[in-house]
Amino acid sequence: MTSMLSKRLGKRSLLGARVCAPSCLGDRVLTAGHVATWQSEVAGMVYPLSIEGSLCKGLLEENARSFPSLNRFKLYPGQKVYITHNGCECFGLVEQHNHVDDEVTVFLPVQELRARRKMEDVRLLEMPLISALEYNALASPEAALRSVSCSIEVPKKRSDAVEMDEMMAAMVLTTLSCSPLVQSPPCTEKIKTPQAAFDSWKESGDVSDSGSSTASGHWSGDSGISTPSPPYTQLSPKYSVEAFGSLRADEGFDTDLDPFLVAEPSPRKRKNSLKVTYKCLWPSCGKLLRSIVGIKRHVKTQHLGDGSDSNQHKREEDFYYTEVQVKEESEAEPCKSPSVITAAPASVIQQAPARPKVPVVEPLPVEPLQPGILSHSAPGSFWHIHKDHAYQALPSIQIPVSPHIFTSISWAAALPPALSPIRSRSLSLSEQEPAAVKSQPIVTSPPRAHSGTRKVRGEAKKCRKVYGIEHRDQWCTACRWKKACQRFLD
DNA sequence: CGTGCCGGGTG
DNA sequence: CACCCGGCACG
Repeated sequence: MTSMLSKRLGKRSLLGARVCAPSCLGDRVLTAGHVATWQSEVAGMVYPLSIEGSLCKGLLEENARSFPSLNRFKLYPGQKVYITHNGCECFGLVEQHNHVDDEVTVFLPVQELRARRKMEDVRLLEMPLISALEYNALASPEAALRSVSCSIEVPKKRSDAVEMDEMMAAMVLTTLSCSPLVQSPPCTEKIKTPQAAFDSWKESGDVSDSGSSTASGHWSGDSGISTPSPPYTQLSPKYSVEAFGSLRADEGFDTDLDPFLVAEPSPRKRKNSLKVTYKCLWPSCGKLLRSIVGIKRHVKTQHLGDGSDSNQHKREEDFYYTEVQVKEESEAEPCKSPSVITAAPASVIQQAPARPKVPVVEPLPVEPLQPGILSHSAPGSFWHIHKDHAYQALPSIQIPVSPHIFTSISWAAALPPALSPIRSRSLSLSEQEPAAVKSQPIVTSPPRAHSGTRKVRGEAKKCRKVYGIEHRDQWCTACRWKKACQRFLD
């Protein structure tokens, strides 16, 4: 029983899961906490929530599960939130929450700009800051649990002086490297002086605490966001008014705790004064333009053929450019690639599975500017984590970006098609993709003709090989279901 | 024979 | 849908 329980724990249990919840201390006061224990009840599972060391109200399982999502919540104007902008965790104030399309207009004071985000891309807490220590801890779910709990309890004991120091430290850390879970490009925002940073932090610190004097709990809670957490999907209406969460958790720890996954994103490099440019990804083109409009026009006219094309073309240009950030001084020579960061989709797919525990830090792939609809697949938006099921998520990659997302870089498209596992795979599997037909003349005998419909066995290691049957719970979902492995694509 | 995964089943 | 598994093909 116990062993069974612990087995299941990794996958489903909320134990230790970090949540953001209405505090018992007052209305609309959000506090970071974690699920301390659960107990069965006739009505279902109840998750008493341990927040700031004290116990908060219990939650019905379904509510608890969906707790952290902001879906279906109404954000009120002025509410402080975090979004990922240019790959950076940015603090912002809600200007408007449009419930119809479930989008939130957020004003980013630091960047002095306004951004629209899908509700699901808005967080009430900052993304976790994963230190090396925690990183190691993440290798084992249990350890992760511990670290999570610890990080939550710290705040209530510390003195103001300590608090200050930790905040500073956190700020420094934050400035040096953002959460590895957020694959992100250098931030456009300038690195501030510590004091300034602290100030702005302080300001944002109030965000989820609504100015409560017990606010100190907020930031330490940030550090342990990755927990072996259950799937968080949607909020049940019951708590929708008060219970917010920012956790982007996912379908079981096999993904978000997966050493591979943690290793993939590498710490963000910050550089001062970066300029955003848009680069044409058309083979052997690489034209750089300053504006989205420009690059779109370029792609459309130069590569896609101008004609007032079908809807498909209308969106297709999105796939052929990417945002790059060019260091200001080298801007004259944008081709100097060291400072050019492009979306590197491949990293999302497990490309280097051979060394699970080695936190190799590689040049950072960047998330698309506006995660938008692609957010499910965008590295920075917890693609795996949000929806572990690459197996299921796969098709969505080809879904055209919705019209109102103006910057959408398909990271799958950022690679040459042949190099993109997702693309090539889906091409070979899917019925017909017009673009493919266009670019690849139909040959009399299809490549796959040699044997039936069955997919050729891949060379790559699979979850079973890597983790072994005893760690089946760490396999990718597809493997668990005896489907084609999506973690170690061929 | 082990493994990958398709196709089909269950709740 | 999410999840499981029989059974087949491949190496």
